[in-house]
Amino acid sequence: MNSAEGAQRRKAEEARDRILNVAERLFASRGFAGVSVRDITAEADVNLAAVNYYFGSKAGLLKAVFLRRATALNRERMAELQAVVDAHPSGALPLPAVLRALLGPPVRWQFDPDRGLGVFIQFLARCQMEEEPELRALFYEDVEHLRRFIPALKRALPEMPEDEICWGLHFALGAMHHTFTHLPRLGPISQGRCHIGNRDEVIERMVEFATGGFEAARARITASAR
Amino acid sequence: MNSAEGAQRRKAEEARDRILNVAERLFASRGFAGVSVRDITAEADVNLAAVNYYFGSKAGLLKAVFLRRATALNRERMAELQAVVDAHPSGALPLPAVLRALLGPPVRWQFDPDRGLGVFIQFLARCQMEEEPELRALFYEDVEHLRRFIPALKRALPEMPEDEICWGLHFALGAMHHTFTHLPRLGPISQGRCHIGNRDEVIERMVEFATGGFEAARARITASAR
DNA sequence: GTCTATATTCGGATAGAC
DNA sequence: GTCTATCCGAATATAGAC
Repeated sequence: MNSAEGAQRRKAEEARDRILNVAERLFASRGFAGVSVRDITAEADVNLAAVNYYFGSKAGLLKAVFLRRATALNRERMAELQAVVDAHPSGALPLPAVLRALLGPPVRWQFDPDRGLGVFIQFLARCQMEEEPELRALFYEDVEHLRRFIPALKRALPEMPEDEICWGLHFALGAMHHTFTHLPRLGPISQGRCHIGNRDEVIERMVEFATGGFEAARARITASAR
Repeated sequence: MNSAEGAQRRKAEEARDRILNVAERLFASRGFAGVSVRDITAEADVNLAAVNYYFGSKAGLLKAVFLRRATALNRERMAELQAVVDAHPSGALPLPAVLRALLGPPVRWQFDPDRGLGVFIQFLARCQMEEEPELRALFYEDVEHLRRFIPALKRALPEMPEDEICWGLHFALGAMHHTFTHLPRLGPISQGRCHIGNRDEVIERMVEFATGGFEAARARITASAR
């Protein structure tokens, strides 16, 4: 490769990445149908034809945006979860630690100022609602990695049957997703009293809320078993 | 009014309502941008021009769908909340009862088989994300009625500062909205173990989870104040 | 690889007949 | 009130020059 080719490739990669970044942000805030290829190419400062050149189609671009981040997020969650398991080779797992492995990575991404991960969770939350079959399949594969939290939650809450655990998992993810997709609403509701300034504080709030929710269900179950 | 006019008016009202019902359902599942006026008129079995005739524009139709239900839902929540307040004229309010007033009506609507209210909460959750200013204003007014829950929650949790209460309110609404917008995901995650068959059971699950979340925050606060 | 120009479809809205 | 026909802009996608 000579230096001209190198420069060309670097430029191409930059253009491709610019498209991905802009698309991620616009899809996150307006949804797939609410964004046109023209919106994306205009903001990314590339030619209209570039999206089709690099990604084949608008749907192809959406897939690329998803795939670029999904693996890394899942890996981060799994690594945290594994660390919790390793630290407690036997006996019960501490519930907050398990929930921190579930909720921590998305929140940290949301607040990441450097790596440009800040909108991916919003992107995810919006695109998981898309109903086009091809996209559904993509997002449903992603559900599999969430299922790996179930055994861990069972070890944290031995008394709880699996369906109860799944409900709690569902509610916890809901609180998290809602927080990011409806961030603008938090201001008016609290009239400016709630600030999402501190990353770790938000994580701890969510973990605390979800832990409390699980514990309430556990209390009911152990009480009725008595 | 003669009988011919009466028949005509009935027919017109039926057509108008058919449009509202179909639009509510389609907007709920695909979002505003994901549905065309043509989709709606085709499914409602009315002419393409009918939407503009009755509602002026596509955005006007969205507003109409929203306004048709919003007042009634807010009234239901407020009536339940007032009943809790009336039952406890002084002293602390029971937290689960307050949360039931917040979460119960939407869930009951979601499960309503008769009045056709079943998709409005999904519609709400999706449309609250729309960013067109005109629509934002509409949905933001709706936030005001949520703020009326804050004094009640303060009476249920006297130790908690208002920002903590707002976070909890936010998380609780998130768990509820997520449950309805992502219902199809609950199946795969739980591999069929979670059923949303029973209305009151779902309400109690949500109330329990949210109560636990608030109580966890309360416990932290009273502990640190000690 | 990049761009212009364009094919083609689809979208919202409306005019005007009935 | 209802319907047909149509306008016009916007959308995705592609062909072909450079």
